[in-house]
Amino acid sequence: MDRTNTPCGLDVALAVIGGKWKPLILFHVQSGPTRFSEIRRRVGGISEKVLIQQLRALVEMNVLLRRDHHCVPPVVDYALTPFGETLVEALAPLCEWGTANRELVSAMRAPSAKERSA
Amino acid sequence: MDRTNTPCGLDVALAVIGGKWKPLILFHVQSGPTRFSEIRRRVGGISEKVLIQQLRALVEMNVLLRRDHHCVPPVVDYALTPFGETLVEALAPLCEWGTANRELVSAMRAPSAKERSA
DNA sequence: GGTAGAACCTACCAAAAGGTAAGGGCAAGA
DNA sequence: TCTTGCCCTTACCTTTTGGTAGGTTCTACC
Repeated sequence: MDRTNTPCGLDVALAVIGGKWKPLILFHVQSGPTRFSEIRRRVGGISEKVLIQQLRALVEMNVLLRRDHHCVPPVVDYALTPFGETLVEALAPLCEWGTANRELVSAMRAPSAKERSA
Repeated sequence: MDRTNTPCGLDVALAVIGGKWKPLILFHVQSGPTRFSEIRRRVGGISEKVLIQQLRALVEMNVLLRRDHHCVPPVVDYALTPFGETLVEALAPLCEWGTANRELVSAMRAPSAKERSA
């Protein structure tokens, strides 16, 4: 499924930030280097397995940098790369759009509550 | 899986444009009202079933407007709603980012080609 | 000694998304 | 009459994704 070969750049971006948790991870990491367990706590509701998967993918894409402090017990943190920062910048308007339209969208996605009771 | 209840607006946006084909559909429809069969041809590689699914979802979200010309054989076209237009505007930077970084990203996603031949 | 917490990994499972193949009603064209 | 194109629908299957439950290595704390 190569999504990097179309006329629309959105597919490229989606290939990078697609997935249930990646945008959220980026959101919580943009404030600075963040430890694994801290990300887990901030994101909330994500399993360790999935968090690691997403983190690894982001690192592979050169969006995040993984820093292992080689000590025991382990200390690892993740930070945006310069490339990752260009991505979160490009993401900003969409993020604002989402924030501005959250209620609208969630209302459209769950009209069933009223409909069912009617 | 309600993704409209997080502090990050990206989740809202992803709830709307998530899916393999939605961004591409939006891309091909933004030039004006487009017929079903025309979208299918432009997008290329999508099955009718899936195209309809995505189109329906987009219509439900009020991003697209479906216009049925009630004639036989059927004529139907899809156009951006004003709401949909605000979305594609918010999407533009990300689209540019993707276009600018397509090669970079696809190189990262498929480094195996060179590695295998080496 | 037992437990907790750090940052993972491994199997196994379930749900969602996507894809294939077929059909359907109708009209225009061969 | 037969086919083609239009805009879908349905049933079924595969792939992808996400989730659960366990384990690991090590230290620090009670």
